[in-house]
Amino acid sequence: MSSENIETRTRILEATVRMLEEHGGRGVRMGDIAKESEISRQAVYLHFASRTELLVAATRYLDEVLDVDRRLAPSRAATSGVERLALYIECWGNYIPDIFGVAKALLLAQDTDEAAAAAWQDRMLAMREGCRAAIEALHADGTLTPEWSPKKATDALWTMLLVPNWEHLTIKCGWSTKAYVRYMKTLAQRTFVVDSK
Amino acid sequence: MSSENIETRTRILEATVRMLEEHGGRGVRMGDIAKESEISRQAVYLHFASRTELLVAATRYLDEVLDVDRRLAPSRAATSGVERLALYIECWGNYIPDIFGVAKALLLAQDTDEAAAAAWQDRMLAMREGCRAAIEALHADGTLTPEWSPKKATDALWTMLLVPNWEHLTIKCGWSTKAYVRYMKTLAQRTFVVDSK
DNA sequence: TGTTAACTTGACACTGTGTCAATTGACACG
DNA sequence: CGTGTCAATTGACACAGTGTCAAGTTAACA
Repeated sequence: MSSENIETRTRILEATVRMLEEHGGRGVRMGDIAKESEISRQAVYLHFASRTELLVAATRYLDEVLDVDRRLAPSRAATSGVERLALYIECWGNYIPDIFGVAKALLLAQDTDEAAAAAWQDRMLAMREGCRAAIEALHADGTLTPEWSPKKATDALWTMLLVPNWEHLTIKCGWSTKAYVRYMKTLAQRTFVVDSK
Repeated sequence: MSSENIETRTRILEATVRMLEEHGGRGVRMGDIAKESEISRQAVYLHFASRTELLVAATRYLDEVLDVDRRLAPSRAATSGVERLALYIECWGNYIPDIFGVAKALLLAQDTDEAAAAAWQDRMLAMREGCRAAIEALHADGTLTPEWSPKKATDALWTMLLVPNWEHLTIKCGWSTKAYVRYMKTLAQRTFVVDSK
């Protein structure tokens, strides 16, 4: 194990991410994370003031490791609205499985913790921005279905792509990530794009 | 107040529904419900073994009061798949606001309580059945888009119509219930129905 | 040798759920 | 009139998990 020399803070973050992924974001307590990090429960509080703060830090840590910006590049480079939409859904759909554990934990923490709700809201607004850009690109191309205003279309796409829907389709309905991406693309195209017979 | 003579059990259920609606299903404790029912906290446990059991009973009570079957009748009487789909979305979309408080509380209880998860799952399976019937009707008419198998289409429609999505669109995005119904119909028709130019 | 920072240990406060036991008051039955 | 029973009350308590606090340990560094 190379974990001996890593800074404690990082070791906690890694343990957190690992355990949350393992348990689908449920039932992971501060004590469990401490044990996994091989320190005392109180030592965790020396680095993170609260469970929520730790979860938020874990999210940021994961974003860094997974290099979100690189993943989003193809979508941003798209030359048409239709392409941009498809690539955005592809990127996001392949990203969710990687962050699901931490996302779920943060999602659950929302119920009791104001700060967790704010942190998640923040992330989701960033995601909405991607949806808005895709819809805006369609709109600019003149390929956005006339029934939808850009604002309403953005809201609808945003909602469709929310993490709990991914969870429902993959975990409850048994879809593969590949199927999720494929069918979400179909749905979005048929719904928002003109002429996609 | 006519509440003096009503049976305690019913008084508890009414208080529960009232408080949950008022508070959007969050932060309502057994003690609060007891106070609202004008009895002691322990007396609530004389009628319901646990918070979850009370929530489930409140759901059933509400279903009875709201007469779900009557509401669903128009959809069941539809003569085409397209009509059935539209009427189902209409019925469901107008139903959610009435049950939201209780639904949300049950949804939140899922995280910690196995039984709550099962109860909610049950309700959602009933809802899925409505989705399946609508999609099946399209399929029978030959108007289901060829990209979708009936099973996949059912899963997708089911997911779209989940309560948290309604919450997101109305509460977070500020849509009215009318807009929700209208745009969900649009989305479903464009996605699942052939020839809906 | 002394200081400092990181960490440990153990105790405890807090919240909300659920349990338990003793008690009260009302009503009905013989 | 007494007795049983039923619904409800009161108050104490167990339990989990988070977060706090204080005192003590360890190791590096100067």
